[in-house]
Amino acid sequence: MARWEPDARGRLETAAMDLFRERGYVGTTVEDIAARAGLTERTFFRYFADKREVLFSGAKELEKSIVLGIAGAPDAVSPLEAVVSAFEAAGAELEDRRDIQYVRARYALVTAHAEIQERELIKLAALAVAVTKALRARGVPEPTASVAAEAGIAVFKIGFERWVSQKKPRDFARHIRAAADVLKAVAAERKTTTVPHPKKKSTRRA
Amino acid sequence: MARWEPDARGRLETAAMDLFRERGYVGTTVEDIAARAGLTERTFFRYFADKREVLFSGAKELEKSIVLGIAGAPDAVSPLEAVVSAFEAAGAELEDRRDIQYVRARYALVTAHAEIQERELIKLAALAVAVTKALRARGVPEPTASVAAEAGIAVFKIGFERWVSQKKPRDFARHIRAAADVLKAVAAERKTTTVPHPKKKSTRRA
DNA sequence: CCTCCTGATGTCAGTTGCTGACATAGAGAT
DNA sequence: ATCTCTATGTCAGCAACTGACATCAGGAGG
Repeated sequence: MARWEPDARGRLETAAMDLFRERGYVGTTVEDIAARAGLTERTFFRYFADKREVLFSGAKELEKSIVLGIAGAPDAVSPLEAVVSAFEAAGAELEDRRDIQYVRARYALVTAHAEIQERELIKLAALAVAVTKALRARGVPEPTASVAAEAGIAVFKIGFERWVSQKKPRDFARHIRAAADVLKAVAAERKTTTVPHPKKKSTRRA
Repeated sequence: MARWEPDARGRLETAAMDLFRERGYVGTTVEDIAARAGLTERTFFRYFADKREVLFSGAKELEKSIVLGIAGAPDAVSPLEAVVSAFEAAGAELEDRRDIQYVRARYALVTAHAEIQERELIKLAALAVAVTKALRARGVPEPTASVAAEAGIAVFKIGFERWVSQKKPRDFARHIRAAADVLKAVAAERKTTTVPHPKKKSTRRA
């Protein structure tokens, strides 16, 4: 017989999300969360570095999945393609495993509270570092690896936003792919699509 | 005769930087900063939303400069080119106005402390939003505007990092341009290739 | 069976970031 | 002379977070 109820971490996570939905993020204290999970505030901080961190349990898995996806891409695939493909796969995974209502609620929290968004952004930055390392392991040199990683993150951000903002989110991979195509177009074009007669010389900014 | 010493905000900013250098970020309390500036903690929080914010006085100006740069770019210039050019110009401005020692010390703080880095990242995200709006004002449609903005930010991040990591930082604009070129290569290529490191004589010159 | 040790949890006191409410006082306006 | 305005001070208080130490069921080894 276990001495304590199992899965304290998981209990804290669900208690937190439930309370955030009921009373909002600011209206919920860490003590509240711990109490609902049948624990104390001190124990909460043994599992999570701070109040926000309780919302980011999936970050580690996501990173692993993406790093594996990049490592497993065929050799002939370009860096950006490898990154985008890994994001597609990881996104589809998330789409299957997570309840869309949960993803929506969490996304609402992130957009509504700057402090949570800050944490989200630093997680993405850490993901960029991991992606860079995965690319370097494929033999991609710097600064190509960093640029491909950051560009990939940008694609992921925009793809995710547009996916989650749909009435009925689906086809995560399609949104990623679409954002990647836009990136390619944006990086390729030298001028605006409608350019009848070049009047000014394109004096490069000095 | 002024009732109070002038420029309370500026005094708080310099007091903060000085103390961060002397005792480190965590070793400095807001009360310390206020005391050195001849003020009280409460007054500090009237000027800055929180302790970190005292390090981000330049963000507003940077954003303005970049938005103006984008708005002022010739019509024929592509979205990404407009963004990159604006970053080049703003970077050169910063290079002129700010002491390199200050930039270095601040950069060290950002990289050393996750909480400060979080703030930096959310400022960049806000900048991306502003850039997106500036592009939309040029008639660039979504999602092209968002993608160009995020890609531009990525270029700026990497360009800045490489610039500030030099023994003697100079030619900010060249680093931005180099990162942008890498991005174009990365977005264009179908297979792995090696992109040469930015050298003095880069690909383009005006 | 006894003992010791381990590890998850609790208790408690303390610091710091940050906020709301209210007070103060000099400079300028009427 | 009084009035107002506004930057600042004072004070009380909450919530996030930390360090130090206590507890106690259960497993390991004798």
